[in-house]
Formats: sequence, structure tokens, C-alpha cells
Amino acid sequence: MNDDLLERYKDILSSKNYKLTSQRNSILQVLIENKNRHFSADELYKEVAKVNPDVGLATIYRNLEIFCRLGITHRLDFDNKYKYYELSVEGNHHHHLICVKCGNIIEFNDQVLEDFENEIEDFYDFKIIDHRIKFYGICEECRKEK
Amino acid sequence: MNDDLLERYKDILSSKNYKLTSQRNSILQVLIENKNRHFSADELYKEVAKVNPDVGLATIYRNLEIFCRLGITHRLDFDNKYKYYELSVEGNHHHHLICVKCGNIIEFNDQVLEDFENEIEDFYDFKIIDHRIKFYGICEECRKEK
DNA sequence: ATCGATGCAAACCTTTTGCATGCAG
DNA sequence: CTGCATGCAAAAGGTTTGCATCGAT
Repeated sequence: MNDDLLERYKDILSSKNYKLTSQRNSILQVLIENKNRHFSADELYKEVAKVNPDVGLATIYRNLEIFCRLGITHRLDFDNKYKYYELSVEGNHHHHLICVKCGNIIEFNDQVLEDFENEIEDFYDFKIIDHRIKFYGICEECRKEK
Repeated sequence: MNDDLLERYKDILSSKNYKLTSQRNSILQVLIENKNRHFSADELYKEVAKVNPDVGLATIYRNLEIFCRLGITHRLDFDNKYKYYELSVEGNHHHHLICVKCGNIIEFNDQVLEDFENEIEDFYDFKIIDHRIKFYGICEECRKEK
């Protein structure tokens, strides 16, 4: 299953004439092994280094940019100074609950929102192709503390 | 109405022992006059300069930080390198439709989502206090073009 | 053999911070 | 007066870029 994914991404790259370098392979590998995790560029850099130390940070950035453009990954903005990236795996669409106390981020899936989206599309004449939702609040742990 | 707002924000500042400087006044004034617009720090800096040239960029940053902490403003993250700020005016809660072609950002109001929020609160045991939603898509204009 | 991909380090640019001065309370 | 607020310029720090080299095709 993971191998299938890897092959699919490699196909996408080849079909767009991007070379299959060992660096790209390692980056994809790490992303796939952590399907439901999001990485800052630096976090990914360090994680990739464990598998393949010959990958520079600039290469991470350059490839994340390409991967996002090809739809392999997408970028997330939380409210800190980093940008985060995660694999765009279908059936893994999820959003984030951000605790304003401890900063912890909980992921959750949603199948709802379809009706809501349709309403908006009609009203604003805007064809929606994706959405990101962030809920801010206080997590279970932090509510216990006080 | 705008004056009421200004007074309210000044009260908040005073009550927290923040001084009412001419810089803070000018920044609030510009934000209030542009209630439903979001600014990057630099955009706000330039806009404030038209009214009061004696406001440095560092002051903009320092005060936006304070305003956000006091709930006067909140910060938005789109997918570029800037952070954006806008006034938190009740009854003006809105979200953003981001066109992936032209980058234009349309604001929209929502009263819905309450049910959805409650569901999430129960399931994840997470007390939600705010949310941000971004929809990506293609706007009317851009759909016409092709 | 070619030309895109990479590593390294420097450049970039937004945001933050140190410090002397200014001004609200 | 006192101490927070500000301006300026420098520093920080995440991201991008230039350039020589490497390596996939």
C-alpha cells in the first residue's frame, strides 16, 4: 500500500519530467511513512537525514514546492512562524484543532461540510475545490489542569 | 459607531494599563476605518503613515501583538509569507474564499457551523472558542476567462 | 553528454529585539 | 517624575537563490 503510493508519486514526477533522484525518493519515503503527520521544512529535513544524510535543507524546500504544485503535498499555516507540509492522500482529508493553551494540534476527519460548501458556491459564485478549517480551543488535558 | 468602537478599544487598553499613545490611536483609527479589510504589518504601516507619519514599523508589530492578545485584533495566515491582521468586530465574523488562480480573497459571513462545532466538541472533548475557515477555489472572474 | 538536481553558503525579507530617548499618567 | 512606549538600526531566523558540481536519463 505504501509502496503503491510511492510508485504513484514517482509516476507523477516522471510524467512531468522530474528526475527520480535519491533525495526525492527519501523525502517521499519519509512523508509516506508519516502519512497523517505534518512537518515543517526543518522537521522533515531532520527526519529525512536519518534515512539519507545526503539531503540538504534547500533540497527539502525546493522539492516541497514542486510536490505542492503537483498536488502530492499541500501546505498548512498555523499561527507560528513555520509553514507545514503534509501528504495529500485521498481518504485522509482532515482538519486541525489547535489548543490555544498548550499549542497541541489534534487532527480530525470530516465528511460533513458538503452542504455548507454547496451553499457558499451558489451564493458567491465561487467553485470550491478544497478547504482548510482550523478550530481554536482548549484541549482535554488543559481543561483538566485548571 | 466608529467612535464608539474606538472608545471601547481605548477602554480595554486603559484597563490593562496600556498607555494611550498617539501611535496606538492612529493604528486603531486606521483599523476601524477599514473594519472588513485585513492588513499585513507593512500594509498597515503604510496606511497609518498617511495619517500619522510618526509611527515606526516596529511599533506596528509591537502593538498588533498586544491587540491580538487583548482580542482587539486577530491574525490570519494565508499561504504567502506575510501574516495578516484584522479587527475582531462582533457581528463581523467571516471567513475567506481564496482563488487559487488570481489569489483574490473574498470574504464571507457564516452563521452556520454551530451544529458542526458541537459535534466536534463532543467527539474530541475539545472546547472550541474560535474557528477559521479557508475555502480554496476558482472565482467567478477566473472561471469566465478560460 | 546533457541539463536538471543538489549542496553549500550567501542573500533575502519579514519579524523581533536592544538601547537611548520620548511622553503618558 | 517614573516607567512604559517608541524609533532606529541591528539581529534573528525561516526561506530563497547563485553557482559550481553531481548524476539521472
